[in-house]
Amino acid sequence: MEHEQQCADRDPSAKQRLNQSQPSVCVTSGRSPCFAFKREYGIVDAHYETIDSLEALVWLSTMTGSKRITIHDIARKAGVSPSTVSRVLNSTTPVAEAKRQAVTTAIQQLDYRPNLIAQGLARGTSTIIGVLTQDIGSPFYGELLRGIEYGFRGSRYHPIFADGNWQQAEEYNALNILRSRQPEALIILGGLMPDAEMLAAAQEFPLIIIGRSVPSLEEYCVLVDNFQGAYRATQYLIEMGHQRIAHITGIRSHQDTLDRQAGYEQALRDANLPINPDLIVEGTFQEQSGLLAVETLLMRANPFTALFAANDQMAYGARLALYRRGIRVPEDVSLIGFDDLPSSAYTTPPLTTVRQPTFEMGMSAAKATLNLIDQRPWPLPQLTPDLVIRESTGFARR
Amino acid sequence: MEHEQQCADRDPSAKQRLNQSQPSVCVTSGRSPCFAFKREYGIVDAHYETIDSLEALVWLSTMTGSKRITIHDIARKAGVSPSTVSRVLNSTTPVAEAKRQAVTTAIQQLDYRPNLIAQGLARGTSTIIGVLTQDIGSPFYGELLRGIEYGFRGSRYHPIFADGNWQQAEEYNALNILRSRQPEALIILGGLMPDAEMLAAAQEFPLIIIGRSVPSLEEYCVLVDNFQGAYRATQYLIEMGHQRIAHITGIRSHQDTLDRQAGYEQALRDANLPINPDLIVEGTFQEQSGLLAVETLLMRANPFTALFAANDQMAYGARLALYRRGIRVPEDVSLIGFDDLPSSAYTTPPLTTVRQPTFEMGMSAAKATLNLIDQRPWPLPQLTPDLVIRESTGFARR
DNA sequence: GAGGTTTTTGAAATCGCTTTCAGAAAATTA
DNA sequence: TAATTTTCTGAAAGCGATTTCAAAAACCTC
Repeated sequence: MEHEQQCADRDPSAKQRLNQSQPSVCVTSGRSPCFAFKREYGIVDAHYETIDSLEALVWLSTMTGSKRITIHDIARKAGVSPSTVSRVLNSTTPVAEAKRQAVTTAIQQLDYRPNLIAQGLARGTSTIIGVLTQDIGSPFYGELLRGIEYGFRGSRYHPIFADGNWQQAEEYNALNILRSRQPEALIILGGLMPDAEMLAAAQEFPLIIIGRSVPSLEEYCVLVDNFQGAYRATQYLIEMGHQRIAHITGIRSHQDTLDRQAGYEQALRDANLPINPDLIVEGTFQEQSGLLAVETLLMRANPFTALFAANDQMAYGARLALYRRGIRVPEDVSLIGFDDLPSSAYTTPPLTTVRQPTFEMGMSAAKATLNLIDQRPWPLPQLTPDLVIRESTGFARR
Repeated sequence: MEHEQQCADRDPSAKQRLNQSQPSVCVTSGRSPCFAFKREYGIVDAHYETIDSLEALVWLSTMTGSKRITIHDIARKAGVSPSTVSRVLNSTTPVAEAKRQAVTTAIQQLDYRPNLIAQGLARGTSTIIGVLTQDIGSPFYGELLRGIEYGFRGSRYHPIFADGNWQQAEEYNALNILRSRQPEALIILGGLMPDAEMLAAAQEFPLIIIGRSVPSLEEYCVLVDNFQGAYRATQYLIEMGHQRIAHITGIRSHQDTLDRQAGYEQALRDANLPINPDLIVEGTFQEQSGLLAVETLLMRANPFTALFAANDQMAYGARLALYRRGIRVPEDVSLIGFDDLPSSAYTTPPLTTVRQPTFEMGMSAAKATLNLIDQRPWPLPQLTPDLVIRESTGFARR
């Protein structure tokens, strides 16, 4: 009734007509009848007086498609039982050719599409994969999601996303949202959740983790060796003759940050170069922090000829700060990032960076998830970070 | 049985044990029992001989959480009927305080979470909103998705995405995928689908359209005035003294492209400047095409002092092409984009561009959808494109 | 054509929750 | 205290599929 009320509110004259004799038109079964009603009313109205309530109702629903057709409708139309329809739908059991035909045509004529929700309940499978993200919208995650999306193409599974926003509370919340949708598996992208929680989640669902290594869950983790990537980047700078190499780290609480910094330091150590705390600044993985970091670095007046940012976004910010100060890249300072975002090939100059095969990571996570669900082995590819040498790096000024 | 088979395959000895006496352990109710089984088997095995089949089953499920607890479990534990549990859950009908308490504690103790699928079936509401995207992963869409995500926060609705990949066939497919999940409303982002299809979809679902204007569905469209944005951008360049302004268009088949080009041309016309086809090049909205476009432009040897790219990504590419040729921005050529992607503030130089309030668009689309579902008015904000003047534009060389 | 198999088929139970309906309990009134 | 109301509560009927089970049909064999 509330529906009726609200609906009528939008059109007082409709309300009157409604109250006259057909109070139920607006409350027909199915979804948002009012919405459809509102749009369709004019048409219905034309025939209003000539048809009786039930007919109007049926007709209205036909018109608006608001009455979902079910397996029973098909069964009736094809003159078989619902079970049989189900059988031709899923080809679980052979069905006599004649009936199968009848069913098939009925399905086409009525444009029937099984209700996945009902299916889910009956089969106990939701065909939903929960994906816990931290920042849909960031270019890095965007690629990952693309990969995941792609990996599920053609399967009957569908990913649904919930975002943790890099905040633990929201992350738990997101996880619960996903949980309540009865996903058949979970993909978790990084995040701040303690390892214990991850283990708990792994008890509950088949679980694949991207971009993070959880002890005793290693075989379910898709990641790139951050240490190695950072090591290579730094090593490359050293090979180019750089000795004073600054580093903008990510957020302290992320494992990535720690690993990348460790790689950076190890490369320095292996080259017998000092690790100078003055050349290390903490960032937040965002552009702005890269800019600020360079300001800080410059203020410290501790000269450097190369700069390794823990991700591309910060490298962008750093690049801008350098530009503002008239410091040329790569002539005065070599700049190197991490991730290889799609747009890094188009910065000026194009950014040398450590490539993470982001799309592939997402895709193979999806594939692995499918395997996991089906109890098959779930080989995860050996992904290595590649150094992509472009034009933001050069030989050190002698 | 198939499950049992597969499961056993992974561990032949388990298979034997299984066949001995507890053939049903692996086929318990609930989700992916085998998966849990696989991990837990060792433990179960230890107690294997000492407990009887049923106990083992129950215990196993407790351990692995594979047996979902239902409203009945709660009812039993609290000594009430399922109906009552449902009532306290949804507070649809008052329930005696004592019982309500009992139920609440039972819920907590068993960590019960209602099954949204069952709920959906019973209530006939999926609490799912289908979102048809064209390119999750692109920075522009990323922001939009963020906004949508945000707009649904706190509501009981959850967006699910399906991607059309800028291809009509895939778009239809994506729409069908969404359809089968029984969404309660649809949000469509742009796309190639003919208007007629959109109208059909609107019959079927409450529908909000982002970034595209569909005749007779205008009141459901969230968009920014592309014409006006482009006009302003061009006008600004003219005000800065530019007379020879090149334009990189988007894909011909997109309405955005047409509108932006129209705005560009109108501004020229209004300033009594000629529209020179030689200064107009078609792009694809991607970086690479911006780069190519500049090459083309330069080849045509028709000088220009300013360049308006139909989106930021192409502006990035253009910027790089210019850089390669040693053409300075903004000293030699002023560059202006469209969209104001998050990273456009960090290019070198920071890009002057026409800002689309992308996040807000997504958010208000989500809010509008919510209103639509609840039969309330769905005010859509009046969004105007703003010119964001940064450092890629300057006065024309005289 | 009887007897035995193998296929097909429909009825009915089920999935987990909501919701109607009618009876039970409690509260109110007389 | 009996008669009425009002408030709570449980049984049962869905929601739209799937799946088990047993009966019906069709097919073989001898």
